[in-house]
Amino acid sequence: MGRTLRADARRNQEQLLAAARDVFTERGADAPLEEIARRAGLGIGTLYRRFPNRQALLRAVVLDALARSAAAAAAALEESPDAFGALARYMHAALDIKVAAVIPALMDQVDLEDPELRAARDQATAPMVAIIDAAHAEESLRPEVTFGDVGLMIVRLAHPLPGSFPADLGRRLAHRHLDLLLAGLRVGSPLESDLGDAGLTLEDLQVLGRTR
Amino acid sequence: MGRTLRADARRNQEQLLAAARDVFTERGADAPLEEIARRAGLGIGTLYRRFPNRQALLRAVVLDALARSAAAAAAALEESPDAFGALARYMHAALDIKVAAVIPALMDQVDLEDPELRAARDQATAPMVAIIDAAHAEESLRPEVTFGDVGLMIVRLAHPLPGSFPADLGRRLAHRHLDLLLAGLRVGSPLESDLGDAGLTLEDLQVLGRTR
DNA sequence: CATAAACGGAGGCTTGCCCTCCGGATATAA
DNA sequence: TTATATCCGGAGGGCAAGCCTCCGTTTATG
Repeated sequence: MGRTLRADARRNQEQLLAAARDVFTERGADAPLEEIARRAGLGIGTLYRRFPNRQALLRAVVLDALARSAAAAAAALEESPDAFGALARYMHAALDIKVAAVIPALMDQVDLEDPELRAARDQATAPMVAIIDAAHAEESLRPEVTFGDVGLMIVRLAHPLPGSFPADLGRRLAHRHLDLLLAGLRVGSPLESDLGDAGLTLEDLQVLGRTR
Repeated sequence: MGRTLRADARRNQEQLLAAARDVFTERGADAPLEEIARRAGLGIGTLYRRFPNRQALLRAVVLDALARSAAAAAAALEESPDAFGALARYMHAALDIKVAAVIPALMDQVDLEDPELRAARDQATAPMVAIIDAAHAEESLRPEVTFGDVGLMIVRLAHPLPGSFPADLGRRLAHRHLDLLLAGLRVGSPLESDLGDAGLTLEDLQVLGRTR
């Protein structure tokens, strides 16, 4: 059939996806596939059977990451009493999901004509935009702060630090730094100087920053 | 002799150093040396004559970066009326110098027994510590914020964003995000939740984070 | 227990990078 | 201007890493 995967096969596929997410996050989109297999505890042959080439694996990781991000944003929006709280909650979630670290590195290795991918992207960005708009409306989020700022800051924070910190320490540091950053995003926190004009919209981000 | 380098040779050496700083920043300590030579507009042979191996080049880049950082920190401390201003000024300078992006990736590829290197490191960290201490004393810098926080945040901000942004835009974004972050570092800016215990001291940083 | 499904990893192949070496170019002093 | 020490460039042999296929072995499942 192809419809029903054998139980072990399905389990392995998920392990591959998780390992790929980690490894791509750490080493970029051209990380060795053999390391992904190794980290998933599987042979390289298994990886290639499930994902016939790098492109396919990349695509699967991106789709998965976008879906998780969309869910996290929607949940944050729904379960937070105030919009700024939703923003904070979403950004923290995005760090743990490792969404942001994967997306950008992979975005330009992936076929943007692919309708499924476009749809996933749109479904992920919509609730983010909603959160940011709401926070602006609420006048809790500094008005100069754009979608691009939020997105790129997540990218920065999600990127692993160089050197070898214990894994959990790295994670805690990212959340800590995010908390400090969030304090600066609030209306009223004291800015040293004005922010200039580098704030990028969602559209800017989709147009700029593509490698090809 | 050995003392006097021919004029063109000296010029080329500096171009190599600058190119190395850029390339190591972008691609890490194992970046291809041939790209460094190419970007310096020189042949690979020239690079190898000046720096007999990767280690030597790395060492030169790190020494240079540490010296620049030390100078920037000292200048910031001296020329700013208040300590928080000095902190802000130093951090912005560190971004442009690309110090922070190079140091950590290189630190663990480099021989820490080398006394010249230890000295350079100490001379670079001392004025940073002075700035941070002064800002704490002034009660303008949030007391929980440590040396490790400042250092690692510079690392985060100095790291190039994925995708291809125009070079200058990337730079402006980093400074923009630093400004927002600085607002969050000020005493009094509204924190979402407490920061936990992941603040690293200078000593922590020197012990942890080394790969070998 | 039979067999379809899935696994693992050896190995041939390609690619990219390292680093040396030496013929040619260039600066500098006389 | 010329002689010569100094410096440059990049071709190329060698090596290591990663890609991906292929097939003998193992495992789930009815």
